[in-house]
Amino acid sequence: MNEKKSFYLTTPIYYVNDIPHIGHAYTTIAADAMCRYKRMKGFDVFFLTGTDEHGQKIQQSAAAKGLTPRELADRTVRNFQDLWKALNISNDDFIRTTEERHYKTVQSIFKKLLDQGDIYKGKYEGWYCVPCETYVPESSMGEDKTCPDCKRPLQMMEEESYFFRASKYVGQLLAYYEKNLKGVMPRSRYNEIISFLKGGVRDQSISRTTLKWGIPVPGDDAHVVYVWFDALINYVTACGYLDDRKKFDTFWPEVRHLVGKDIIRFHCVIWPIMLLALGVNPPVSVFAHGWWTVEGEKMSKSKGNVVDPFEMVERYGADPFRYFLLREVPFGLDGDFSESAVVGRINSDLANDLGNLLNRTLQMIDNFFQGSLPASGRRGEREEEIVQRAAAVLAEVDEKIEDFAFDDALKSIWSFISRGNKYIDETMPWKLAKEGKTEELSSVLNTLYDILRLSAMLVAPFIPETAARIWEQLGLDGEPVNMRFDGFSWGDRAPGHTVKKGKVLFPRIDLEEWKKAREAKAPAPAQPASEEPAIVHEELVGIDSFKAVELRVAQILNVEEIPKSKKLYKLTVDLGYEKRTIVSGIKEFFTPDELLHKKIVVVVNLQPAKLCGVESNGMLLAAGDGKKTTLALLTPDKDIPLGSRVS
RNA sequence: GGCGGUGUAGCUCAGAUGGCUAGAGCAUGCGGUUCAUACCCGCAGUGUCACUGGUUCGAUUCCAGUCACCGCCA
Repeated sequence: MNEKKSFYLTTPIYYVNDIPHIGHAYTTIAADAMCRYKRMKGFDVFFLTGTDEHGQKIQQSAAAKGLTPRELADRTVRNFQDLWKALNISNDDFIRTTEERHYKTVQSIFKKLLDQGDIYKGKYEGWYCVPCETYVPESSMGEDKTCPDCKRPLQMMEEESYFFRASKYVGQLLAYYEKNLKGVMPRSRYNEIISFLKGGVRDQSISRTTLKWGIPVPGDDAHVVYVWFDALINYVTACGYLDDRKKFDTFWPEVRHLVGKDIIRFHCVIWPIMLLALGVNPPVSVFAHGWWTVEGEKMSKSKGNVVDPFEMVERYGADPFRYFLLREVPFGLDGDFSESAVVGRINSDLANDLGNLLNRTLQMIDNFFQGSLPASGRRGEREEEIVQRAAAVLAEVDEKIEDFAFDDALKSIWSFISRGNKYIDETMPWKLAKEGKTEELSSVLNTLYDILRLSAMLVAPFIPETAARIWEQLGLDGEPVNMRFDGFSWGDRAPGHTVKKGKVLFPRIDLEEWKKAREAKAPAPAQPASEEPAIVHEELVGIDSFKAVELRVAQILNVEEIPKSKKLYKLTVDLGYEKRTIVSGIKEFFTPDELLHKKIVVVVNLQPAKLCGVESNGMLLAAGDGKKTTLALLTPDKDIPLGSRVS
């Protein structure tokens, strides 16, 4: 039988109405590194992430867009799924709270708790903040009854509600935590939760009659399960609570949750109590990580300084972004994100230390042995010390990872990489080559090769793409992320094995140029906090798909109204080599005079179509703000012959 | 207001049940080296270890108080 130890890790499920930002990326990247590491340690891993799709806000913003909540969710969930793809996230499942498996699980749990008397019907009244979907206690209300979080006015509400008897289990949970010092991490959060629990916990309202978009309470359709109660249950849904007992028994006893520090109350108080009520063990650990500020300031939509992870990946690459987030700051503390710090990490850690070690080693194997790995020979004192060092690093990394101390784990790994660079200086292989000490030389290069081979494995959980590139340049098959740490042994590569020196791993970023490029981009004025709309990204396309669209510069020669249409103009455009007619829906935004003689960009190879009885041969490009309040034509920024291709 | 935490090199932080010259990384200066991505290696630093008192042969580390900042709660 398979005796692998199991390991289950979750991220929070992200609210599908949000635009993914650095905070979402942070949690998920950390979870990914952890899971990849555990797989390489031989664990049977289940790694879950997903989206939270119910609630007032979704209902409202869907209504504003003329969509059903479900349609909105189907569109915006892609923002997250695309990001995880771009960041190389290796999740095993992706749960959406709108899935049938989840409805069934939530309803079944609700019914069970109702039947056993842990859920009862009562009445709830209080001051309610609609956008935040929470009742606000009078003591923390702002002046003139506003929400302390969003500052908007509160409404007095009274409704019938189901309550969860949380108060009953507080003692049991305290006892659990007293025995499990890592039940909440880091330690400061643990203390917070304990002192909170000692103050007692009220029964929790867990249903709403004021909204429709949620999971109906079984047997009482007037009520919908409150989003938080619904959302937390995702962790057991995906683990097979209802339909896969074997999976549940395998993974649930090893469950760990990663959360932002804002939601620990739910995860460390309400959720474990729900589990106790169900007769299921509370999480092994809930780890609350810190927040990122940006250039020393709190990140907020109104400041317009929200870090877009897609942009960071595009600018610096997924691996450097991953590396930075995990290395820069202890996982439990707040940290500051700045691009200059990212560049610093890239240059000093990734380029100088790791990249250059690979480069110089492979160069020497090329120079002195024509790219063929020399034999290992007898280990000297130095080599023995390095082998021992490696064992110590493996042990230390394991210990640090266990405590979610990714920064310390990486420091330890880099101390090993530095040892490699120092080893080159100590042995001076070029000198050995000149003096004809071939045996010693081959031993040194063989050792260096193995330092790199082990380093690739060590960094693989954190920067998987880079690890794979190192692996390839070392001429190895497979991928380091699929290797096992306990399968590594020194000097077991057959001599004569060919290395394939390739492109530099991380080109150094020239600070002067970087600054210039940055200043050129800088004057992006802080965009005012636009409430809406959530950006919806299209699927990624290859360059070929883009090239298939033929764009050319044209000039508008004539504008005619189409009497039957409020929106359409019939335009005659000159492509230089031909003139053609296109019909365009821009009448609401421009008068004919505004358009005449404008140089624009036209899609030339669009299938012809008849609009209001007029055949259109192409379309022009314009940018809209999504609210249909304004439209801007795309025009070339300097004079260029008509018919020029846009690419 | 209550509970808890933090305050150490220019920057980010480690650290000691109290005792040899208080540490790391980055940044700075100098030296070495040339296999390498002007990279790597070595050396050098600077610190009233927040402030004031107390315990002690001895405290930056323990205790009390003060100030500053942070977290949770009310």
